Amino acid sequence: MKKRATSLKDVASAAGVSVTTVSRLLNGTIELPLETKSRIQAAIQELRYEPNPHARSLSRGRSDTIGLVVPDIANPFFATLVSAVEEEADRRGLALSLYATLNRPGREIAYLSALARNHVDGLVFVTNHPDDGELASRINQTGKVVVVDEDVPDAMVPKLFCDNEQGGYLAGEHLVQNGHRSVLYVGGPEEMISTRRRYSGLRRALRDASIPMDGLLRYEGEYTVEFGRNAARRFLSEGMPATAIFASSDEIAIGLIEVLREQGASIPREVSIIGFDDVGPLHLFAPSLTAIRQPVRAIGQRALALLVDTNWEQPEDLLSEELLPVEIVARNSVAPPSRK
Amino acid sequence: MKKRATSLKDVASAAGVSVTTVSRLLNGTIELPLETKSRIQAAIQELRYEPNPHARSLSRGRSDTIGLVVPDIANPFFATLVSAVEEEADRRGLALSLYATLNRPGREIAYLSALARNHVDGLVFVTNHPDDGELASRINQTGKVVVVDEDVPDAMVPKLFCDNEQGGYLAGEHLVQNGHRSVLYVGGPEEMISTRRRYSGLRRALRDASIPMDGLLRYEGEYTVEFGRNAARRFLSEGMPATAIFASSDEIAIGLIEVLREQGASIPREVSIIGFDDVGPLHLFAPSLTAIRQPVRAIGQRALALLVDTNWEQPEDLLSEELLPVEIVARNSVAPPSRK
DNA sequence: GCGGTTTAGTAAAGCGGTTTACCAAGTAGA
DNA sequence: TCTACTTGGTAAACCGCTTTACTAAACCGC
Repeated sequence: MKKRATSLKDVASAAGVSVTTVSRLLNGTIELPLETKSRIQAAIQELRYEPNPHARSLSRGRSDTIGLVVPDIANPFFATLVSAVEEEADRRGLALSLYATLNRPGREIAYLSALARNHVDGLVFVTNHPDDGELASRINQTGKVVVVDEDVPDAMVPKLFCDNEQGGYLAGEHLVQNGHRSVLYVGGPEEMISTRRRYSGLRRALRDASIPMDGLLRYEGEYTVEFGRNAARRFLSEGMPATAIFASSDEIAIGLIEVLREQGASIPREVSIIGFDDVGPLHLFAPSLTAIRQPVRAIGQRALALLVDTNWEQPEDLLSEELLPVEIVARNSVAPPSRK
Repeated sequence: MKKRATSLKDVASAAGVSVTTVSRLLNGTIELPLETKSRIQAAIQELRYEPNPHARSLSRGRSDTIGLVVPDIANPFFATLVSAVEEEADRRGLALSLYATLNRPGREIAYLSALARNHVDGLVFVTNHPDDGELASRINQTGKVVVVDEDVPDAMVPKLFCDNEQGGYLAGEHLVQNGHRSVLYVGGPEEMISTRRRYSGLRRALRDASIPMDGLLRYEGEYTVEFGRNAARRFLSEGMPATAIFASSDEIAIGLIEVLREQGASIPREVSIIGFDDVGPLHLFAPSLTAIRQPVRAIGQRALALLVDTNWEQPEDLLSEELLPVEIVARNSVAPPSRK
């Protein structure tokens, strides 16, 4: 007794015209006399007709849906990014399919092959771990993909990042201006371009200030709260070998602060901290957290624009790499060092 | 020169069998001799065949995709919810389509009509504003929908909330135990069931402690940071008429704290604060924020289970309302009042 | 060596749209 | 009045897959 949804055919016969006519009216590819038109519209109303999107997609060969692959939606950075992409997609009349990879590497590839060629018209791809080349090759086979936030080397598609190097530089500069001459960089996996560039920006700032390179330390790990905690423990157990820490993500900063506070290390008196990303209520932290701010919403918006506006036939368009500017938001977690 | 994706037909002719055979092999509805089977599989490999999901959905009448409608993904509470739903969906082999309504009421209805009957197999629906009845009636027409987190009155579908009343009670109890006898409730829109229940839980706690009801104040507004700020300004301009504030969401609490700090009102010395939701790094706030914790991930998981496991033919199953337990996370934003 | 069953498939009808090609009737111009 | 064009449509193929109904051939027991 389950009623099938009403189809074009039902509408057509109710209005006494052919399905072609209804379809074309709906798609605006025909002009009809008012009388016919309103008869059809009445039938649509009456039957509560809604077109079947699958039939439509099949027929047209596109779905007006784009896919978004992110590591983890619960992470505020990605959440904001998702939100921006969704908003922009909606503005352009596109739907959004969401996929979280949750650090299970196989899933990224599964999404690419299962989806990209058919299901969605394009893919915004955000990864957060190193690629052995497999991902890149899949992306290259797949077609309309833009790589965002973190690089997939060798993927020959448009790429969009924030200016990581500049972010590192701004952080370094700010620390130098506050009189720091020894800083610890706590970053993500070395293979990741984001962490490399942030580090190298930081290094450039220190070098510009003629600070000897042995004043620059580095812990390498993951972009997680947990790694931040571990880094803090290591930092403490090594006797606080720097007066400032540049954390390569808010998550890392949060982990650091947690443990540092817990262990009674005072921020910023004993150690200054700068975070990276600046999403979430960092301004309410104790102390409020100075951070490099990524233009997250702009990234999301631009990612969608790239996907839609890129000319995918034009090989040189596919090699673009765009950097969006970052800024520093100075709060109270950085102060001049009180110890050497 | 654009190559069409390879279809079943291509595979079939490459393997020298009919499309039926390939289709049935893929769906496991046929047993084939090893020789034929591997011939087909070789062809699939060779041609990099990927089934077209739209054709499949059209043909089968379902899409193995569920829809999730939330007000705003950038909000950490919803972000976490989305994440939990996505994870559970994936576990069950379902894809997820995401829709953010961004407080534009028409969009909710658009999603319902455009999607629910066809595009997705079911909908997890989260609203955050009052309904004039339209939404409810649409939901009732639509079919497989579960309403989560905030009620849509008159919608006759399974519903899933956290135990808001109990949350209010726990907050009240905690404040009473700390010696407060005047508390301000800052909540969302009065029409929303969540805010009403939280308030009524709070009132019950005060009544249980024999506190006169004129010790209970209430500001009513929205679940936003901005409303939190306004509430704080009003609270200050009214001369801090309570020794504790129960904020009905983290967002509201954040707005409150921002302004209170800015204006030099010390928390918790001059005024204690309790939040609601407890997502995000509230433990790093100054002071760390005491809050009622919603089991957000459990809600997301359970929502999907409800959607999938409900027997939609069984009218009484559709009227279920399930409450998930909340807990209080005591931190440092509540202290005994220092003034009357 | 004949009926019955199993094996190994196939043809064709959908699913619900879009789109191409075409056509009949009316109308305007020459 | 004849031709040509516009108006107002329609029939049918097609998108790629699933599924139902069916069959040809091999096997099997007697």
